[in-house]
Amino acid sequence: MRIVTYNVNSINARLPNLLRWLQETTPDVVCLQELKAPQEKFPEAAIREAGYGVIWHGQKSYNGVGILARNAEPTEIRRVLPGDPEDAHSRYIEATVNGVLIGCLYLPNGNPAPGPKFDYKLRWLERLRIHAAELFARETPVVLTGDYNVIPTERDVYKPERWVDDALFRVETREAFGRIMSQGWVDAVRTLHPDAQIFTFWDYFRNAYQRDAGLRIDHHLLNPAAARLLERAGVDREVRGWDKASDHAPVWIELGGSN
DNA sequence: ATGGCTGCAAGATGCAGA
Repeated sequence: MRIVTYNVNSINARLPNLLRWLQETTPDVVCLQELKAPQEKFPEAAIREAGYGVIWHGQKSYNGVGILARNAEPTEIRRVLPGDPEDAHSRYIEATVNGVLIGCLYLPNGNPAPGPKFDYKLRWLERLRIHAAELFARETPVVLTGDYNVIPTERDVYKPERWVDDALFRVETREAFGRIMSQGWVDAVRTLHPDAQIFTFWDYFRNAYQRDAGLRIDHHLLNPAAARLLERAGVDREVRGWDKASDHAPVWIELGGSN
């Protein structure tokens, strides 16, 4: 079972790329972030014609998340991260697919820091910690995946000293992320590739992709039942080099077992 | 330190992204 997280940076601007990538790699589950489309503007027909069941939570202009399942319908559990009834951003959606619980998240960027946006990011991380604790305890596989907008360590950024004051790499951010990890979650990509330099995002400026000036900010977190099934993990980094590409690349894991 | 690029909602430019 191949599960992928992909920040598409506009589902409609990226639709040709997305369909090509679906056809070439046939993932089983795809978690999308930054749909940048209101609920009614999601290209549902094209996704279904490609062979995928889908649920999504859109929003005008910004944010938006969705879960695709090949030859299956995701069973929705929730479309809001608990803990703040005032939060109107579409940043979380959760479903089960073939017995695996999938949490698809788009964590706030948080820049500029410090400031209200950074405060929102830290509150969101704390809400995620509380919800993650409940998910972690399940005896069935749980994959908490998405665009975390967190650079976990110095090896996950091309030039750490340039990012120390950025909301993605500030000490408060890494510590909040660390509190979630300390529940026992397995960072799938880093666990299988402990020494590799792996990036999942390259910004549009300064030929960042050509220079490989990237960040690793899209992550798959696995609970013990999921970690036991983990077989492979990687990044479809060539997709970042396609014409009209998102600034993120798809990040995938493969779980073994009956699926 | 700044700006470089991209998409959205606009119908010019400002916001947001990371």
